[in-house]
Amino acid sequence: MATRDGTRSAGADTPPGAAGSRPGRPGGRREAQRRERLKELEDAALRLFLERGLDTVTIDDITQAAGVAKGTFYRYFDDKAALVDALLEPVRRELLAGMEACGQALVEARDVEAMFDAYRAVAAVIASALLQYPGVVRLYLQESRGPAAGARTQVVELSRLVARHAVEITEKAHTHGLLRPIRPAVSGLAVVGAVERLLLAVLSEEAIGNPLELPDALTTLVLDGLRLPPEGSRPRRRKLDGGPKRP
Amino acid sequence: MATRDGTRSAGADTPPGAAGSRPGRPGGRREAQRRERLKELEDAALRLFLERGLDTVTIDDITQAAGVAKGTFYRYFDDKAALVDALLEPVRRELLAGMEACGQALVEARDVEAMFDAYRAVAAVIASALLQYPGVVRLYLQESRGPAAGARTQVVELSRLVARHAVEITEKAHTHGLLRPIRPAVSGLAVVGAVERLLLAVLSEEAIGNPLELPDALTTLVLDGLRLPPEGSRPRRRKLDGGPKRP
DNA sequence: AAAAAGAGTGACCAAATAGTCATTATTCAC
DNA sequence: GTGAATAATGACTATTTGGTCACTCTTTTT
Repeated sequence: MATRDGTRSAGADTPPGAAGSRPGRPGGRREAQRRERLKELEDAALRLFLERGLDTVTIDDITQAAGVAKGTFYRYFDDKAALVDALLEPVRRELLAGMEACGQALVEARDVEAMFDAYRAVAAVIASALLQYPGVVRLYLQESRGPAAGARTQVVELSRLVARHAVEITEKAHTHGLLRPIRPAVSGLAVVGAVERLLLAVLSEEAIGNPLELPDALTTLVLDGLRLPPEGSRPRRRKLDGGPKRP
Repeated sequence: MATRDGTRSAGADTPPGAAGSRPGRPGGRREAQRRERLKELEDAALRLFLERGLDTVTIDDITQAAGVAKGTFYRYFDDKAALVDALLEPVRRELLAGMEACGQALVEARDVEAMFDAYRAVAAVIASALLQYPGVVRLYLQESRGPAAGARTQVVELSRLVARHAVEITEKAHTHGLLRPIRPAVSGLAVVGAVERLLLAVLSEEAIGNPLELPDALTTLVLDGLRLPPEGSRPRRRKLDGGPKRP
């Protein structure tokens, strides 16, 4: 791996028309290249994290995979934990915003349909995060249950936030008397567990059928359970409209 | 990684005659001390694994915590993966046996009550494993979602077995037409996810109320869902008896 | 064009790590 | 008790790792 003649093997692609171009305005070249390096580092790291786990991936692995020198890493991140935190950031923001919105909607909900809508809104947020940052979501799913130490701290922290919000949301639904008398700490966590397990299956490409059917199936499961109701005991639940297709 | 003798996961797997010599006398001093060392090593390792994660715990850490020299470790295990495998062994055996029994019971089930009983039997198996090996179960929960590499391989493998059995069990329940038309791969995994998340909460001492109420709550959740049924639309489900069982 | 500022590099270091093995201690069979 | 068999030890080697820094290269400013 040592290139002693100074030429870089996998060098960062030289931008076209590099030499002698005019010094741009602030926010020009420097900024662009910086973002590019950052993305290279993050992408390489994420890929390695998913392949081999947070703890076993070294800084050397990351920089080598990203095609930069080791010192460069420390120009962008304090350490591995900081990189993980940066990776997590957009997903965390989106997720928390979505869950808070859901809590708010639930506070105002007065009937089952409104409750339904709130859950569906959260599902949409999750789906959005999934589509935008599938790798990060998978990283969260893979690492969130380990001990909160080192690089994993932030992932576990996010997991705790998710759990707390889920319980709060369930509590709010409870205050409307819409749910069975089960402790929100129990039912909320159960739902989180079910959702996370299914997400992991989708992202790990376990055979699970059409992912687009998941929200519908999950909603049925959560709200109405697994058992087939006795014939005609209750009107058939209306078909859920198209699912997460909303742009 | 050189294994001089061909023994695979040495140590726990083969208490008698590990190194191809004559079996130690059962009940002899050697045997007793061997078991004691083994337990010291496993206990220390498990504690460290739970505190800091599989990957970050070193052999030095383990031997130091167990109060033995480093070389001793390699007399009992080929490497860290073998130790994890040994830790997992009893839980894996109990779990698989329980799930297979449940599958069998479900094949023969002809009504909801029998199905109920099958689920309850699995719950009993899980509870038993929980009481006997809480640390190992927690290790499983913490590590089972990471990449299947190195010391984590066996944990992930067990997780896959659990998932497969859960789906199979759900498929069998389906053949009786007892369940809503949701793909077993979906509903089975959802139940596994819910159960595992609740177990983690209990073992991590998250505030979740009385653990003894869990099976009841979980069964209600799984079978009947979260939504409160409209008044009088269906007879109130009988209280689940957690302890006393009908002969 | 030249200087200043910023970014990238990789050799280097000290600490840690998996696994080995000659030596010492303990237990067993007699 | 005695010698053989087995177990335990921990110093040792090989390699790896996180992090630094003097230096070079690139971009921006003057």
